[in-house]
Amino acid sequence: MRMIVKYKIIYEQLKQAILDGTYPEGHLIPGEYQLMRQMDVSRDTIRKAMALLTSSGYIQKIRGKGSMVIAHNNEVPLTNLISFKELGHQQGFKPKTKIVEFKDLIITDKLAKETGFAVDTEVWSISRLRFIDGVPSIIDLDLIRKDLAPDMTKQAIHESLYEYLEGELGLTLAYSENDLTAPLISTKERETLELDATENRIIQIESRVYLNKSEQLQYSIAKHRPDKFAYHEFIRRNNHGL
Amino acid sequence: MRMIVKYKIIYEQLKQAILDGTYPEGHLIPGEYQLMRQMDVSRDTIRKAMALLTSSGYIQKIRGKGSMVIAHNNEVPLTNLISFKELGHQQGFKPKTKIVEFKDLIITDKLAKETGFAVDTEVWSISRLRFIDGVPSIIDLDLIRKDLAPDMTKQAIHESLYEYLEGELGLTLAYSENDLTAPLISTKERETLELDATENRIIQIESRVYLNKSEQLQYSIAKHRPDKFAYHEFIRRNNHGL
DNA sequence: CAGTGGTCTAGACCACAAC
DNA sequence: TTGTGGTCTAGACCACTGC
Repeated sequence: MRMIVKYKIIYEQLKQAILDGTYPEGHLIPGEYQLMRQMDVSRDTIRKAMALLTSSGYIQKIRGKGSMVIAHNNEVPLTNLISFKELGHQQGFKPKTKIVEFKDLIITDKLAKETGFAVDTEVWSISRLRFIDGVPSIIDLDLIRKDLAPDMTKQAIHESLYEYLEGELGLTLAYSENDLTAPLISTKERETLELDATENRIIQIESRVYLNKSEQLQYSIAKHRPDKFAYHEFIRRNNHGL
Repeated sequence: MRMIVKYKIIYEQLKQAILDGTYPEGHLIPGEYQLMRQMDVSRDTIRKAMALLTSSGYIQKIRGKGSMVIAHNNEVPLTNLISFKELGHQQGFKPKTKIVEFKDLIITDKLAKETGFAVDTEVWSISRLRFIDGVPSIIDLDLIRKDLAPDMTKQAIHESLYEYLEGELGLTLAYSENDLTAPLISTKERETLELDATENRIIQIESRVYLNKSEQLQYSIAKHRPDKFAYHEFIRRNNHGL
């Protein structure tokens, strides 16, 4: 049902061509008019596809010249919805995940304030421990609206939560708000992450994810072992290619 | 010369109306057809303005209903190009800045690898120390292409580097790549940031900023006192309102 | 049903880069 | 001058929401 949209198809095609190396980094992709004739669509449709390539960090438009392919990092989605990159490990980086707890609960007054959910909302509660290089590196807690994702199974969670929500359930994630801080570590966290006494802080990422209708779908909090923490982000600072 | 563009003007108007409270959070702004007649422009122009509002995190479009105003955080730009927010201090948060060193230098082989600049590039080198609540909290080093920003003065730096580059020089920032890590602290850094012996790490943000023509303008590295570190980000996860 | 945003089209003119 | 991307227009049809 989704992806029957022309500009998204063209976007995927061009994206593939860039990843394949058909259009190498630093080179120009075909111009808008050329693609328009080639694909037999209107220029606006081509421009929409290009806007996606631009905001995804594949190309950079240059007026008068063309659209240049820029460096792209093979990002590894970790912590579900935050795009991560293990700096020391270029390829084949596959973290192991252990599900510590999987239950449902109802949001209390206290939790409501912390998570952003309304009181009495029913949510799934998923605690996970993630390993990098065999070392326990991330403590994850996810709360997810039960009515929006009723068929959550352990299986689905073991894979990518992100893919499950967008792929299987057909939910469209609209935006998220993330807060990064470095609070003091607790005794329990120190034990779980096998940290010695010289470490006194963890890197904490709190995240709230919203759907298209402006409803909150998820709250999550991830606590990272500082020596395994690496976060990469690509930020556009202009019109995203309008 | 800039801002003579219709959709940007409309964007600014609507943005102001949202900030003013004319369109409160959770409410719908006028529809596309209504704005189109009101402003006497084409629908496409309205949609472009709305796309900006969407990617800036002011509204969320909902098909069949309208465009809803969503919660917006008054972000404080710190570290020039990274958008910050002091979580504990809602309003009037104004950090003090001390310029430690200001000189020009030429990129060596070693620096080239680290910063992304080509060898022999001439850059400004600016070392700063930033204070939050009177506490030295961030050590900043910025390297900026000298040929692109030749008239850099101490004055300009004391204010906002960001505003200087975009406003005065008319440069258009295209995108940036940021890497966050938590490396071990050095003795010198511990002294500068007045950290006691229980702290063993700093939060480090490396950033490379590129212009429209895909040229690198800036490299910067910021080292944060962990107890003063707070980073907030808004991330769109869909089409940005195409 | 009427109203909203989402997609697509065809055409025009402008601003900029390269030759 | 030619080709590129940037802006703007007017109109069409579709998909969804709410009454």
